[in-house]
Amino acid sequence: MSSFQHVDEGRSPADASTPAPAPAPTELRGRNADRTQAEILQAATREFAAFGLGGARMERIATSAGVNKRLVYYYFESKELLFLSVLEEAYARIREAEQKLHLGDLDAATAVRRLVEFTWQYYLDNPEFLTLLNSENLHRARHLQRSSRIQEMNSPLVALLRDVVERGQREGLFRGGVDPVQLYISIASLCYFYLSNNATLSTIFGRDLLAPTALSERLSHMTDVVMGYLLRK
Amino acid sequence: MSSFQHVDEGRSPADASTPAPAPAPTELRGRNADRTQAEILQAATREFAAFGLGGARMERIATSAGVNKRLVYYYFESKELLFLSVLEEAYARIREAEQKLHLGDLDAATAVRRLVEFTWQYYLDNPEFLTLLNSENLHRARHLQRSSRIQEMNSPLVALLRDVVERGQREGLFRGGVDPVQLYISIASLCYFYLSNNATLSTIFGRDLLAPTALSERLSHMTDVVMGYLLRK
Amino acid sequence: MSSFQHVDEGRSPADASTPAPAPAPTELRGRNADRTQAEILQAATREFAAFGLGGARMERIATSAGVNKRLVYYYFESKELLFLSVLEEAYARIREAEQKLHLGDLDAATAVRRLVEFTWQYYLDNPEFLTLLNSENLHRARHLQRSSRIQEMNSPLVALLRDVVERGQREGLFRGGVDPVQLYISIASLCYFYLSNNATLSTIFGRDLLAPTALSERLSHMTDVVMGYLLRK
Amino acid sequence: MSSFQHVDEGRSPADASTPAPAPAPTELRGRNADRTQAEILQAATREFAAFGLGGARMERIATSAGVNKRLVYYYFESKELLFLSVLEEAYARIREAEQKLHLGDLDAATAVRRLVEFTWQYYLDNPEFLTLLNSENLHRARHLQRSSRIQEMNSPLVALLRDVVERGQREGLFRGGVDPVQLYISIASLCYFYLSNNATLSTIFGRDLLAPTALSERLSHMTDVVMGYLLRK
DNA sequence: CATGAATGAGGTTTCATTCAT
DNA sequence: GATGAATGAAACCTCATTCAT
Repeated sequence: MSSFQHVDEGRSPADASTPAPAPAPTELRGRNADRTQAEILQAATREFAAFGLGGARMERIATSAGVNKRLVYYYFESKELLFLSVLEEAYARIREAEQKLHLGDLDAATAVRRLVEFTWQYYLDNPEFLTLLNSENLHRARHLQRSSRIQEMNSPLVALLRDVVERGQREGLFRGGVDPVQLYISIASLCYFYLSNNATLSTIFGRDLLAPTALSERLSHMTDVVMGYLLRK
Repeated sequence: MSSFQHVDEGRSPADASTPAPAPAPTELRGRNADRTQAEILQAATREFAAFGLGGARMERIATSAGVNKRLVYYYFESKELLFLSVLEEAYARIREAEQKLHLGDLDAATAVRRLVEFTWQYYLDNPEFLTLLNSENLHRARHLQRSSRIQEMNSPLVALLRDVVERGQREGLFRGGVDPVQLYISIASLCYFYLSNNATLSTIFGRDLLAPTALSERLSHMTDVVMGYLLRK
Repeated sequence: MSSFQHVDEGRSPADASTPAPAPAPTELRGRNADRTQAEILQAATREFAAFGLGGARMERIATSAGVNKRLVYYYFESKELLFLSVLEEAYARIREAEQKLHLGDLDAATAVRRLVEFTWQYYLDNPEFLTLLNSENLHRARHLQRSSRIQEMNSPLVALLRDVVERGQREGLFRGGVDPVQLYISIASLCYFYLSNNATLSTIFGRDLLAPTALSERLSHMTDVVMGYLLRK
Repeated sequence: MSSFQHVDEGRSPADASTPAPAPAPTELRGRNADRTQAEILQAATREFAAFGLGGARMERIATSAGVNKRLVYYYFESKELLFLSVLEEAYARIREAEQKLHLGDLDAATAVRRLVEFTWQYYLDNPEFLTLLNSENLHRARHLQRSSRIQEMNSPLVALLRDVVERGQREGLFRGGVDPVQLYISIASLCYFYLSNNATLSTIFGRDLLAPTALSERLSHMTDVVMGYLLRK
């Protein structure tokens, strides 16, 4: 799941050729509800990330999870609800990882640099997150809007960032008038767009943007951009 | 047939719907081929933007263009080639609009500010551009890679931006070590992500990011970010 | 297991929902088998009546009976055998109710009038009976034909009616040549069709056939028809 | 289609064994819209009559009509709309046949007798009509209620019958207070129920109600019932 | 007695595309 | 240049039923 590989959104007779990832066998699963659900979710994440909501195939998800197709419906009711579960899981994971940064324990400037690095590395390591979000945005967040957990999952992040910004400002380090939400969106923007749109960008600029040196140059550039904005002149 | 004969060549985008003066009919029953193709392309752009490549329906495209489904195939051969034509058109339009900015005639700082404003406004006015790119990226730029026109369409932009950056540096205004491609990608990032991911962002932050004041705040924030990075301290 | 052990045996229909006195538990964990079976049958009757045999869902029956789906199979083996049990129950109930009319104790004309009224009211009060019969007829009585109890359940009715008719004839009141089976079928016809086909009839005639006045007019009309036929001129 | 044969309403894995009627080949149909639609309708009528709405299989309908399954959707959009078309056709046919009786040209008593005979014979010859109606009633006339044609198709019948009744009354032949709609429903009842419920009736009474003598006895009985009611004593 | 987990078969519907005119 | 008729493949989803406890 670590490579930027996707195919289709919607049905197209010709695209069934991608070999499905081998079913995770681990230990001959059976009659273990939690385990089975987790495996379905994993498989679904891979599938939705690779093909989008419309392009994903319930059949492939089931096979890849090593279960009967019917069982996917037994636990998740429909493709759309499965997709929502996948989205919620994906958000839960990144927010959880962010929590572990303990940004509140770092000084303001370091905290922001750390967040930029983390965001960049997280997107690099979990490219499925970007694709899932793109799919959900194509559908105007229709699924997330039905989620009760999603807002509460994200509010701690904003609170944390607000704290960091205020500390930086009290120390006379950061400029005034910084909206933490805008700041977060900008950090995400710089990382997200580069990776999510890497395929078209590499093509139109004729330059491999995923080459190792390109990646480290990007991180350094983004840090410069963010800190250049935040730090007082 | 893989590349589309632009019906609006030399005419302003706004009058695409004005009935073109009838060309001398080649045959007695001759309808208007160019006109029909343009209408199909318009309809296809709307459809692909709204539903993605896989989600788009040839049927709807035909209906929306007011032609028979068979005719779409007659002119564009397949859904995928139609999609490529749509993409090429979309790139052609934005690059053409950028050319008209005449950034080369402005002083460096103004040129960059102008580019940020333009990019922001263009994305706002042409949201289909974002969705089309997202779709193409889901497909790993599979279609654009087959296009012969796409790189040459984008190189003038990079050249132009390189010129602007160098002028700013020579004047001692801009910092050193600025890669024009990185800069362009960052500007695009800031505008693109906010709008393309607006649906999920608005949902998780519980805040309407498309409200008029939100939009103008975003533009001002982005300009601060870009100029904060570029301008020497 | 193909025939159902009647839980209400010897008890009045109205107290079927009253908790039966707990029978001596055969095992420590023993629940109440009869009670559970009765609840399944009730739920199944509702379900089959509402959706027909094919449209009925074992899942819904189980849920509605408050038991596990597997238990339905434990007691009734299959959907078809469950349906047969439901049918047998339904016939048993109406024939039992007819017995209670004691038509043999009434004079012939009154007995017939009473039977018309009863049939009408019974169909009105137990619409599920009509739907169940329709379903079974769609299946050409495939299930009932396997029932051993069904004919014996219905023969007393014919005998009774034959007796009534003969009494009426001996008294010089009724016309000659009356086949009691034909008579019974006609009485049932007049009541059944009006109610069973009420939905289409109301629609094609644009008239609410279930309105209270419509109902009482129908009863009076049917009585006129039946007595008009029977009574000597 | 002239025998009372039906199987299922709803899905049941085991019932696909009935051999589908051979596709009507006539003259190697192809590219004839009207003809194709008519053949689909015919096949659908057979299928819905034999298996009910839920039990009918689109696959079988297509095969039986000698067309591709997709084409059925091309012309009729969905199973439910196809079912509605079938119903409308069925009503159109019986009402048309009734028109041809020219009851207005007969004297009142003869007209009623003729109507009883006709109804009886029509139901005998077109048993699918009864099954279709039963299915539609199971669905509470959900489909017919969306039909714009259905009421107007049926009103001439009522008008005609009203005329007949009034003529009979003016001649002093018929009793007073006869509602033509009630009368029509009663005539239909007597014929319909006997045939529609023949399977269960034959089973519970242990008597073949479709035997030729049984049929003619029934007609004679029904005529007696209807005329016994109408004619003044 | 009672249950949650799991399944194979098959149903309706959708879609890109081609045929015949 | 333009079109309505027709199709094969496959997708989502449903259902009665069985397995294992």
